[in-house]
This record gives sequence, C-alpha cells and structure tokens, in this order.
Amino acid sequence: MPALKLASTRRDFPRPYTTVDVLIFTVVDDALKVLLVQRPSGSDDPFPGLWALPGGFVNVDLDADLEACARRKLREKTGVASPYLEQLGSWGGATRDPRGWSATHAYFALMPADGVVLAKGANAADVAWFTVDDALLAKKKLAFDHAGILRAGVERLRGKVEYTSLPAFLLPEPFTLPQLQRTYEIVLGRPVDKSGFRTRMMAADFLAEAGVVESGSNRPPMGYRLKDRDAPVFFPRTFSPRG
Amino acid sequence: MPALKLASTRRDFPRPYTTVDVLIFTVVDDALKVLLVQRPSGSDDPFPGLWALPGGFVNVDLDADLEACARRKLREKTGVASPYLEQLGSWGGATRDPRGWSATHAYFALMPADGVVLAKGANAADVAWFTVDDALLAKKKLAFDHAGILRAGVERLRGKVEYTSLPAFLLPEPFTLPQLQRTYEIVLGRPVDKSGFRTRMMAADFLAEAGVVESGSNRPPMGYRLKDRDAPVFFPRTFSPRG
DNA sequence: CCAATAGTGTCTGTTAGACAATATACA
DNA sequence: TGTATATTGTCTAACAGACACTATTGG
Repeated sequence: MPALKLASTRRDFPRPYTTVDVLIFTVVDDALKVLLVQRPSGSDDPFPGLWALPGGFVNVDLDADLEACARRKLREKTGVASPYLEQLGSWGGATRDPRGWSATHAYFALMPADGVVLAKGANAADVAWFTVDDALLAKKKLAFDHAGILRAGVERLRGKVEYTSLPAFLLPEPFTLPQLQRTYEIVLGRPVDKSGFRTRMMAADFLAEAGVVESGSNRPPMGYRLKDRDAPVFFPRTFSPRG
Repeated sequence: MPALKLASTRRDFPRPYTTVDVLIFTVVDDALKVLLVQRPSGSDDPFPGLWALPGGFVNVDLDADLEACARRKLREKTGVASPYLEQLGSWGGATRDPRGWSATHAYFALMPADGVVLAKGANAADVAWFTVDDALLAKKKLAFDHAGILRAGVERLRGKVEYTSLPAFLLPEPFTLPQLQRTYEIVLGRPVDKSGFRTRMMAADFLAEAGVVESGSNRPPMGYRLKDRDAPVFFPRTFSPRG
C-alpha cells in the first residue's frame, strides 16, 4: 500500500521554518504606537537594517506552546510580563522569507506605555515605538510581509474597539473615564459622545472604582481599575454614529 | 558578538512540524455537520483508528502558501474547488503530537452538501459527516487537540452567524429565503422571526433574484443567488432577541 | 373554499445619539 | 464668582421584535 507508506514517511519531508511575531501596541502622545525592532545590518540575515515586528524562531526547548513563545519574546523586548495577548492569525508561504518556506504565528499585545523598558543593545537590536499610521503609509518599508501583518492587526484592533473594552488595556491603572474615552477616540480616529460613552462603560460593568484622582484646577475625576485584567468585555452594540 | 552568531545560526535549530487542518462544515438533514476522517489503524501513525479533522503536513513543493495548502486538502477530501474559506487560528506546542513539537494552521470552510463527493478509500482513509453536537459532546474522542479546534470553530461560526451572511455559503444556489432562514436557525439553535429576518436580508443587499422556484402545493418562493460568492456581508446589528 | 407556505404591514417599547444642565474643584 | 473639567439628565427619531394580516399556489 504505497499511499500509506507515503503518509507515514511524510514527516521526513522538508519542514518549513516556524516563527512567532508580536504586534505590541500602546498609546503615547495621543497616538497609537507599535513596537518595531531594527534588523541587524551587515550580517547574513535577511532584510538587514529594515524595521520589523519583534519575533523570531520558535525554540523547541524553551517554548511549551505558541503563546508561551509569544510571551517570551514580549518579555525580552519590553520587560512586561503579562499584558493582554491575543492571537491574530498566521502567515505562511514559500516566498515571504528568502531563506525558505516559513510560517509565522502572529499575536497582538496591548499594554500601557509607562512600565515598558525597551531592551536596546546587547543581544537585542534597536527597538522603538512607531506611530502606526506612519508605519503603514509605506514611508517605512518593513521586513518580510510585516507590513501586511501590521495592517491586519490594526484593522482587527480598530474593528474590535467598536464593541469591546480593549482600549482599557492600553492604559495604566487607575485610569479615569475621560482618559478611557480619549483612548477610544485615538484608536478609532473619531470623536465619541461623552454621555453615551459613560452609559455604555457603566452598563458593561467591567470597571471597579479606585478612588478619585487628584488633578489640577478642576473637578477631580473618579479613578477605575479593571475587574478582570485577563479578558475584555463585549458590548451588545457598536459605537457607530447614526446610520 | 556571540548574540548575533546565535541569531544567525538559529535557523538550524530543530524545526517543529507544520500542518494544516480544515474544518469543513455543511448542513444536512436539518443539522450542522462537520467532515471528519478516520486515521489509519495498525500503522505507526499516532491516534490510529480515531477520527480527526482532515489535514496534514504542509508540502513545501506543492503548496505556495498556507491557504493553498488548505484548498488542496479540501479538494482532495470533497472534490469541491472553491468554497468559502477562512482562517480560524493556529495551535502549536510540544505535546499535541506525540511525534514532537508541531504547529497546525486551522481553516474553516462552508459548503453546500449537494456537490460533495466524499473521497473514501484509495489513498484517503474513511471520511464521513458528523453532527457537530455529537462530535463535541465527547462521545467521540478526536485525535490530537482536534476537539478543541472544532470547539473553537463552531464557536466562531455561531458567533459570526449573528451578524453576517455566512449561512448562505452552506446552501446550494438558488436558495429561497425560508431555506436561508432555516439554515440560520439550525446554526444558531434557536428560532428567528420571519419578518425581521427578511428585512435584514434585503437591507444587507447581498442577494440577487434568480426566478421563482416551483414547489409543492403552495405558493412558490423566490429563488436567490449571492451577488458575491467570495465574501460574506456584515450586518450592522446582532440577531439577539430582546434583552 | 381549504390547507399550506410565502411574503408584507403595523404597532410599540427600547435605546442610541445629540445636547443641555448640573457638580466640584481651585483661584 | 469665574473657569475648567467631570458627571448627569432629557428629549427624540429610529428601529428591532412581536405578531397579525394578505398573497399565491394546488387540491
């Protein structure tokens, strides 16, 4: 039965490279940012000098599974241990890496900018935050198919922000409702009604009061923490304006 | 610079197996079905005799990219060339395959049952449709982590059916609005209001009239085809009843 | 004229969005 | 009291869900 024999030996066929890449998002200076790393120049690695998503080969000895691999890379680049992390999808093919057939598993992470210590130098290449719109507008050529992956990630993020509490993961706790609203507006790229926003947030019941926050010469806002830092909440409806 | 050397040689690290699995859904006998294949018994392949999702190793020579690989496996099992196909996610880890670290890229496909010719015998193991609820209720142990993948696929399908035209891909054309409504009800597992259903479908503007269909002893319904067989339409709101 | 299914109309409670009003701080 | 921001209240048009009604076929 040759067919069976083929199936049995297929495991010895050439194996594609397996990598994991992470889209790390945050909000700084009223803009949505993504973390990119510069590929080493002058080496025999592909795309020398270009900016790329942080990531790399799965290490069969270190990584128990794909998500663990993503968290390891996250930790190595940012020092942040447990941000919000979600699988985005996978990209694989014969031509995306000049070294051969490869498949990457892409994740995206949301984190507040404050606790991040960018791991430059030493065993890490240069690392920096880029405004996503700049990174997407092809001013900057990204390595591999990372531009497409970034585009997909931003699209997924913008889409889910319409009906989830995801932006809350971009803020340090405690945060105020005006701050949260501002974050929604930054990600969505459009203003959001104040009253409706607050009603929705409170109705979703995912915020816990954390005492008023002192501010300047005006009414001090209430601070909030997430009741559950592990998962976002889904709103019953979308944010879209009349239509 | 040892770090760079490490990065450069990392490509020679042990590589995980790369596979693609496909969740093939259809509706038969008023039930949502999924296609499973029986793993060969008596061979040295893992999980002999158990039912599994159709899939297997990426063939670096045959498959230009992951989606092409999924379509190839789809064609091999069902004879259907271009059904609706969407990436579901990826699952990878050290223990899911006893042969070693492996990662699978899961897709899900929707197709009408009528044109399918199940490819039994010869180089394919036994192939059959299973009602998803039966397959999920652990009456049947699936190979690998396929039970979890199936669960995720059904969840994704049920979720998206609330706000997309996906069920239309489960029907042969031309189909009628009552048939389409029935399909929604089968996937969702609950009744849907007739009038509201029709209003939504027409408002979404994705159906083209295809002449009345003759039926038995009653008013003949209008037949419809999809304006675009490549992508579903997204409704502005969800189906959920009051609340 | 009856049975059976297809298709349309109508009514009503809910609600999202727009915007106005009030609250609370500091100077 | 004035200014700046936070927070709450109100009003209304749109609409989803429930359900009743009409349409069209065959017997």
